[in-house]
Amino acid sequence: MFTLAEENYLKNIFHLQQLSPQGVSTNAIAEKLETKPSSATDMVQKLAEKEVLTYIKYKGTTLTENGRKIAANIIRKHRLWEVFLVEKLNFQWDEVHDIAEQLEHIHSEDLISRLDKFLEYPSVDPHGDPIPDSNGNFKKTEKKLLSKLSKNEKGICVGVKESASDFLKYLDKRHIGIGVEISVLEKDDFDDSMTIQVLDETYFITKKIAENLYVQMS
Amino acid sequence: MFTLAEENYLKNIFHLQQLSPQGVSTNAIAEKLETKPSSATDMVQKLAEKEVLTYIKYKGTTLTENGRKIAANIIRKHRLWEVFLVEKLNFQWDEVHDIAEQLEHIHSEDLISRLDKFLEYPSVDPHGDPIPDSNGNFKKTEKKLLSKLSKNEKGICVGVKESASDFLKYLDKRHIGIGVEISVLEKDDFDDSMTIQVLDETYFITKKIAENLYVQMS
DNA sequence: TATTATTTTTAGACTAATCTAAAAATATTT
DNA sequence: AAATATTTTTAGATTAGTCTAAAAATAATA
Repeated sequence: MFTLAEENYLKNIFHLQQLSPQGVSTNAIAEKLETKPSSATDMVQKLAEKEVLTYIKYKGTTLTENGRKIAANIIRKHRLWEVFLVEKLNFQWDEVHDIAEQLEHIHSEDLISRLDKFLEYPSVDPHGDPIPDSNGNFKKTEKKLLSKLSKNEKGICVGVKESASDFLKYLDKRHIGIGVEISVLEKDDFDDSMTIQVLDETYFITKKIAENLYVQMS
Repeated sequence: MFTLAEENYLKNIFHLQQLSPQGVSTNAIAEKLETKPSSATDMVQKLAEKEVLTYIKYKGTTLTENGRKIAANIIRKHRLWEVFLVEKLNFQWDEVHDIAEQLEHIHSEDLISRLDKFLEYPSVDPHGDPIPDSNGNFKKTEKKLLSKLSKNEKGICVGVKESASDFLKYLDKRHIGIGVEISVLEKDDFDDSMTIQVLDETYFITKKIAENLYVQMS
C-alpha cells in the first residue's frame, strides 16, 4: 500500500514520462509537485527501494511496469471521479480537479469498479482525456491539435491540452466543449490565427488557443 | 482546516460524548481510536489549543460548540457517502463503513451539498442513523419504550421506568445499562415477548421487561 | 487512613515527509 | 580544457503523529 505522498509522486512522474520517456529529472519532479529537489530525491530513493521506479543518481528516474500500473490506476480513479462529479453532481468541468485530486486516493478496488459501472464505463473524462482500464491500459486516440487543421477542415472537439480554469471558462463562453464540432473557416498563414465555426457562431481565435484544443477528424 | 488524525479524534470524541456527556476520559478516547493513552493526551492537548474542545488534566474533555459542529459535519459526510454507496453503487449496508471512513475526509462543502441533493436529502443512513443538517443539527429523537420497537429496530438504552432493585439486578446480569445498544432480533406478536441483542449476547425477554426500558432511537 | 490499583500525563525516542545549506556531480561557456 | 553555472545529492533540522517507560494524580480497597 502506498501513502498519499507516494501516490502523488507516482502519478506526476507518470505524466512527466509522457514528455520525456527516456527518464524524468529530479528538478522536473520537484517542480511538478511544488516541492524542493532535495525532497524529490528522498522520495525517489524510497520509491526505488519499493521497486516502482528505477533511479540512477544524477541521471533520472523511470517507472517500472509495476509503478506504471499503480500510476495509471490513480489516474483512472481521478478521471472516473471527474465524470461522476460532472455527470451526476452537475459540476462544471473546470470545477472538478481539486476534488478529484482528493478522491483519487480513496482505496477500494470494489468501489472503483462499481463507480465505473454506475457511470456506464466512460472512455474519456470531462476534459476528453482517456480513462485507462482496470489493468492500466490507455486506449490510443488519434486526436490532433486544432492548430494542425487547414482551412475548410473540421473536427470534433475531444479534449484540451491545458486545463487551466481561465481557459476552460473561455471555451464555455463560446460553447466549445467535448463533442462539439469545430470548422476552420479561415486560417492566417502569418500568425496562425483562425476563424472557426462552432454551432451557429463564428469566432476569431489566436494560435495559442488553437494549440490547446484537441480535435478528432471524422 | 483539520488534519485527518484531528478529524478522526473529533468524530470519535463526539460519539463518546453521547454516552458520557459530562466529559470523555483519555482512556476511552485511546481505546476508541485504537491508540495509546499517551497519544490521546497529546492530541487532546493540541485540539484544546485549537479551541475545539475543553480539556482539564486528569478530568476529561468536552467538545466546544465549534468542535461539536466540526464533528457533526464529518458524521454528516460519512453518512451521506454511505447512502450513496448503498443506494447508487449497490453495496450491502455492512460493506460500506471502511470506504465511508475514507470519504468522510474529502474537503469540499460544495461537493457535500450537491451529493445531498443528488441523494434527495436523505434523513438517515443505511443503518438507520440520522444525518445531521449542514449546520450540524441532528433531528431530535425522543426516547421510547423498548416494547414499542419492531423487529430489526434498535436503540440506545437511556433509562428505566421501574427502578426496583430486582429489576436493576436483572439488567446488570445481562449487561444492560445506560448507553448500551439494544437490537430487536425477534418479536412475538401474541405475547409481545422479544429476542434482543445486547453487545455480543442475545436474550429472550418478556413484555414486562420491555415495558420498563427506555431506548433512544439513533 | 494507609496501601494498592488504575488512570493519566510527561519525557524522550521514532518514522514519514518536508526543509535549508552545503557539497558533489554534471553541463555549459569561454 | 579550464572556469563557471546548473543540477542533484547529502547532511542535519523540523513537524505531526505515534510509541515506550516512568512519574504523577486519582480511585479503590483493606
